[in-house]
Amino acid sequence: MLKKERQAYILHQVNLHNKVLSSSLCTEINVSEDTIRRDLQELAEEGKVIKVHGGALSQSFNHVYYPTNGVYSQNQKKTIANKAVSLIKNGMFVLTSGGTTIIELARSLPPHLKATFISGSIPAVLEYMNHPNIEVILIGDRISKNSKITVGPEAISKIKQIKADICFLGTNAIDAEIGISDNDWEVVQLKKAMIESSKKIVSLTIAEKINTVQPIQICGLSDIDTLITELEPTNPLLKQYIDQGIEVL
Amino acid sequence: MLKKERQAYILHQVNLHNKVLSSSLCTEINVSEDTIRRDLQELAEEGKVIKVHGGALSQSFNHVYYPTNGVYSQNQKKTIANKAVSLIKNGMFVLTSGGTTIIELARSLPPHLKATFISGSIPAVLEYMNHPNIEVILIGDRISKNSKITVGPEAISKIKQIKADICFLGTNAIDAEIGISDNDWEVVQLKKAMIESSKKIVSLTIAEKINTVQPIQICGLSDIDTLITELEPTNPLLKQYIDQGIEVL
DNA sequence: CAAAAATTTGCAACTGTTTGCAGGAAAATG
DNA sequence: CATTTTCCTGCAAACAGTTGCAAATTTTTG
Repeated sequence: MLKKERQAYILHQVNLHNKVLSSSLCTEINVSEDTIRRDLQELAEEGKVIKVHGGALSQSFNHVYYPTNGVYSQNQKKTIANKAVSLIKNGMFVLTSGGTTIIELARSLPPHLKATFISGSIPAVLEYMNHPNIEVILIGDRISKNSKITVGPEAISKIKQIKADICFLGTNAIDAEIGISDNDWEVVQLKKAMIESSKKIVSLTIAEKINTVQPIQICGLSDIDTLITELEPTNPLLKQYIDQGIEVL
Repeated sequence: MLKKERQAYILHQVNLHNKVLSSSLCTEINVSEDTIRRDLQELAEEGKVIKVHGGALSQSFNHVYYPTNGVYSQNQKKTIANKAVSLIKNGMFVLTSGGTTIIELARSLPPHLKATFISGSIPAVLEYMNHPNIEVILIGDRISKNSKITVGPEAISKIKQIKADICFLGTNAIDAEIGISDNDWEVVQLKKAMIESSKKIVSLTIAEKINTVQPIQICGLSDIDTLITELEPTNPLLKQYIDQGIEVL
């Protein structure tokens, strides 16, 4: 790999994720950490990245608005949310999971949209409530404080009574072989129920979560209809999903 | 997580909430408290936060008074809330309605209290969630946007499945003859169910609502065990309630 | 085309940073 | 005033960065 090529790749990664670790770059492109460091140093001198101990941050880092839970990928999530919103039509029943991407979706709903949103996510429901034309159904049960959603058998049984038109899942890990997975048992149960209760399943996934796996499987890839990321659908990362018949936006 | 990244997150949290606790940050981002302290110290040296014992405050803290909702009756509600809190013991199941007085109650809960709170009020639940030892059960159903609580048959049927130790009702109208009344049909149905589902009924009422009547009756005076106002129990306004066997605090 | 020069890369020894931990001091709490 | 919580200090381990150097690669030049 040529030096210029490598630096272009690094720069792309930085802009995509807002940060890079020297250590992971060096295994990714199979050069020594010294080389990566020298590259980052050059890019920093050119003002293209901000060098920090352990890696580098994107220029926009300082301006990036932090959502409530410590992820700094707000802009990517806005992109995802806007694509997702385009799938929602007037009169639809929409089921949504929890997660910051879903909150971004809630904030991006056009004011004229008339639809019914069903969710157990407290922050999402707070956003839905601000919209004049949206009817909100809250799924009740015990509140899981760290994910800020209701979880438990009551929630699951309520979800199973529903047949929604579309379901948006904020996804923490997606893989072409394994499908969607997560690390929270209760969340997994809930999402499984949501998938059963919806005609169309849409996974909202930021690019860094693509081709990653978590301990507990939620569903296979074939259960998903649509995958939305902040990337262009032409991005090679997404090719295998398109090949498996997933609609990619 | 990179150091810079961590500090940016901390800074964001400080600006968002006007304060942070070292202890909660360290579980949130999963580093030792020493690291958090060092970060806060650095941010303080850069003048970005104000370091205090136990955490840090935002720069703007000096200008921001305690978040009042611009309600004149805030202090009266605080008084009521404090009296109400004294009735809650460890291990209790507590049912609460909606309303600003209940939110004040939620904010006044002592941090050591271990109890289970059941409510359909979104703002109240948000407050309960901040408490470390409180288990929160959310009653689900359609959200009524103006009262910010869940209303409807599902909510009522869930409440009827419960037998709580104590029930706190934020009351808009109380009268010695009529009892408690309200002007929102759905809220009335809900409160009726709550009264049926609790061993002890406590009405939280600011003094100006005493001896007033609203169109729809919730229950007679005999259904209430305790009446809490911001007044001294010796106040003559309250005499007739004491005479009818209501505990007045 | 081949030799020289310049650049790039990886390695190794060394230096600097970051982090968590153990203890004792200080502050807050009841 | 005793207990709990938070803070500070020094220290060691893990990690990241620097420097000099030599091998490999590319570019330049005779």
